[in-house]
Amino acid sequence: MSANSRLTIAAHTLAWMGLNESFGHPIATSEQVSESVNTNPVVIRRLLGQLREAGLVESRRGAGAGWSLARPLESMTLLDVYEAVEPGPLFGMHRTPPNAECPVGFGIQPAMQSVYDEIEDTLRAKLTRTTIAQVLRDVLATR
Amino acid sequence: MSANSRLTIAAHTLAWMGLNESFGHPIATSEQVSESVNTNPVVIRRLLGQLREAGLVESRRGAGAGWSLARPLESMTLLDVYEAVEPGPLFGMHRTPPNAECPVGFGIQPAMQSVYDEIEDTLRAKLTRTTIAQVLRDVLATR
DNA sequence: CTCATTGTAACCGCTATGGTTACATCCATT
DNA sequence: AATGGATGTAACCATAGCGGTTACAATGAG
Repeated sequence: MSANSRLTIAAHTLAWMGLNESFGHPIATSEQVSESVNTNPVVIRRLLGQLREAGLVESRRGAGAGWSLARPLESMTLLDVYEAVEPGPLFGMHRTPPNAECPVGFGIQPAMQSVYDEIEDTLRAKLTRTTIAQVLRDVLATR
Repeated sequence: MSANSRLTIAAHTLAWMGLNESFGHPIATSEQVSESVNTNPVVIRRLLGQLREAGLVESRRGAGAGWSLARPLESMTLLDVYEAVEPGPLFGMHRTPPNAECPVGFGIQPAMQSVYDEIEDTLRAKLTRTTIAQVLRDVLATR
């Protein structure tokens, strides 16, 4: 499917910010996060920008500024993060419309769409049940 | 996520073959299927090749030859098709390993993996519940 | 022998992804 | 007012996946 890593990196970032905050540091820089994620700061800033649009984090410019959580991690579900960073559907339809003269070509898209809709609904239900706070607890329990 | 259309096209192909079979034509050519799907025959052959590896269809070469269903559509679930054409996972991990010196970097992958595993399990459960026979019935009911 | 068909390699254009550089903009501090 | 650390964003790159296309060898029925 050519899966991307954005949900993983976003969860990593938010969990890191939560832990950092619990240490008394409510402000994080993209540089700091990028060191934990092991990537380029610009990648983190792009991603944090999407999270900001979704209202999950806030940012301030200038010296000593950076990023902070907009609400408690207990209230942030993986669905919130997923919707912030993954706009598209899970399964694609035909690139070019199928042959509508053929009964199968005519009816296949609505038939498959209803299957896909149901699957995405259950995916969302699953994602709703895990908060970033829970992810952070699982992360810290790994050691 | 950059979703592909393979599950859709494979379901379309199998449903078409089932309908064709019910008309007394157990053999389909990639050319015929490609006309309903509205694509190139080679695309269909590549896909049918994967379905053959999964034991869902059979093929014969030569003049007048082609592809046939290996078992009844009632016994073919969307999970069978999904596994035949979609090898990879739904969500990706970090491209390069995160910083294991950081508690979050150290624990994030197992934590996320268990979430992803659970999601894929429910996806599979959903896909198991729909057969291609049911898809074909839905398709024909659209008209 | 002929010819329809599979099987497969090779290549193309398009898009997504993530990494990188560069630089304008902002703003706290001095 | 100047400095410097940080965001915000554009631009470019390499890589990979996807689906379309051409080409052609291999097969096997008639």
